[in-house]
Amino acid sequence: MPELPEVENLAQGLAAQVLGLTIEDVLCHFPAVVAPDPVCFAEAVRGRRFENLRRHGKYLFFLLSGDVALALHLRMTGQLLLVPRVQRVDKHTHLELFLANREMKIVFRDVRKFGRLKLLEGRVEEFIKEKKLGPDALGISALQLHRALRKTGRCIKAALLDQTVVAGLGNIYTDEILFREQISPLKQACSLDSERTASLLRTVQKVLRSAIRRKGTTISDYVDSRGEKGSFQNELMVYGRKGQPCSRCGTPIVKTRVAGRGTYFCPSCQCQ
DNA sequence: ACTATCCCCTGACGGC
DNA sequence: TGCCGTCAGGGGATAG
Repeated sequence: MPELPEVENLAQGLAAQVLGLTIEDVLCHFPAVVAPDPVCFAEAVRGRRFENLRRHGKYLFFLLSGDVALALHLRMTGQLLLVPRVQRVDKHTHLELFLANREMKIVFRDVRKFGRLKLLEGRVEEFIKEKKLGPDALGISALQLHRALRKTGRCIKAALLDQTVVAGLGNIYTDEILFREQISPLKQACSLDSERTASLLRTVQKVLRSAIRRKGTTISDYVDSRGEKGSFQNELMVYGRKGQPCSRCGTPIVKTRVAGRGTYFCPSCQCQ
């Protein structure tokens, strides 16, 4: 379940590994994984060099030579790996990008086939605008967040998961942030005043930066481009801890469903 | 316009 | 031992 820290960690690793390298050829095993289609995709990227990487929320953008840009979204189980060119691929590998002048290739694996690598028609900024993505969670200001929260009738968990409000938060980090901030996931988003919102945002950024330092959270599938797992799963205080005592007060952690997602919280510490 | 729900897809897991 | 239902959660599509 890659969220902002996992995508950031992947981006940092890839930047060191692939910038300056050229895509020699493309092999697609599952057509739906690329957009608009494998033929257009291959024609557009063949011979292009990786010039820059950029992340916004859970999206990773590859800026290639010739003003070509790609948008990657890992969704739940997607992985982008740099592996030896001769390595055999398994049934979950949907795309191979062979690199020129190197014995390596980039492969895209995704057990659940939800992830996508899209050739952009325009610039990255236009893509972000089309998707109506909000400011990145590490760049949003307290004022921006407060304005967005004020005008919704939804609960805080639903609002934080909404990528048009703030981009980058997913189910795991949202639960962890609300626990640390002692806010009920069911609290009305519009009921947070500007000071409470500022405090929430400090916790959002603290948790995300901490998770980046820990190289992400690996519960099942997440690995970086070298296949390395993260370790923030060892820092989780509520997610996946149903029935276990709250680290703050000892009350058993409760699991419910909020905004269509499994939601873990302490009913005692997060009662409002 | 805003919000809630369904759906995609596979693997893991629990009950019987 | 195997079959079946449920769950996992990104975001797009669709319904209300």
